Amino acid sequence: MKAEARITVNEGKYLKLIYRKQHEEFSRVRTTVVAKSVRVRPATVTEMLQNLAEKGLLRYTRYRGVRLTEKGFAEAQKLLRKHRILETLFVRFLNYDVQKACDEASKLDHYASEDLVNTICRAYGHPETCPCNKTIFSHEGCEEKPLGKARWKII
Amino acid sequence: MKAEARITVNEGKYLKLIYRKQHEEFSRVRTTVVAKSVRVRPATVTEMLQNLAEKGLLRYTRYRGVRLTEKGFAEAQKLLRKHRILETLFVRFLNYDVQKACDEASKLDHYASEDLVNTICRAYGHPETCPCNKTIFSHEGCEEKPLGKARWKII
DNA sequence: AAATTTTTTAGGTAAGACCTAACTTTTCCT
DNA sequence: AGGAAAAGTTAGGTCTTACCTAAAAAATTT
Repeated sequence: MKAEARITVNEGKYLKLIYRKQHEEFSRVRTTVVAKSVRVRPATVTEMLQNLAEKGLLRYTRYRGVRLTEKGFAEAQKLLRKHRILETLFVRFLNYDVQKACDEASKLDHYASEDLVNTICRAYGHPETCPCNKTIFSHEGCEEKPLGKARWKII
Repeated sequence: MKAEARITVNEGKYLKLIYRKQHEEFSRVRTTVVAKSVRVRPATVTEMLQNLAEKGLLRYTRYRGVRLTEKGFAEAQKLLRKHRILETLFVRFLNYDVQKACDEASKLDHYASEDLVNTICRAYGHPETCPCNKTIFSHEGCEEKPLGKARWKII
């Protein structure tokens, strides 16, 4: 468990995937399946799982599977929250369709600051689900607070 | 000149910097100055300039300086356009102050698709300058087109 | 023209993401 | 149960990006 250190985009990609599979689809996270979905060889997935384990983001038992730790769970939720709030923005503000919104959000979520995401979240009154109906986790420090003027203004 | 190939975030950072210095501040692009502003050793800057030259984004004469090619010029404008439109969104929609908007835009501009940026551009009626008054270059394919419903709706 | 400053070259390092081939476990069938 | 097939892992690479230091070479200053 290599202590803190920032998470890379790629690590984030795996965390989101694992979270969805495990906590939203209640299915087992299989190396081969992940490999297919990330378009990478199984060996690469194994490597990444070990790496995530070293960083304390999940527990990994070889041949048996994987389970997010508190920290990994939190990190995944943080990312998915960003992702889903961005989706919300793109659909509501720009009229993007769900698929496009999701694609775009995938490109940006990792890089968007929490502050940005929280501000958007507030602007939309703390939505509970994203445009595709997945839940948007709530987050401390994202309540109250003044809103952007856009709220009262016809753009 | 190594043909196409995608530009990395970092390459983009240099292009934006060079563009601003050369075409907006009309000052010479000096290795040492760039090094300071990017917080890197001069040798690293030289290396990057050579690299950008190989990719055909600028012409580089050692000890003498650098000049963007058509391609590099276009690339820089593309990025700055993204940057400035994102700033516009953050200031107008979220009420961000200019500095914060700029910081956030810096993190995202490289990753935002042109489509996204154009859609935002349209939503704000093709603004000509960003919140800090720098010009937002216009872009083919970013005119007309239907707008997001946000335009007619009080959010 | 010397001294100083700036820039470049040469020769590294390190992290991230990948891969193939061979090996080990687990799972599935008969 | 027991062996074949499938799934997962290890070992030992490669490649790209982005850095760095020290020494050498040009350009500037004085």
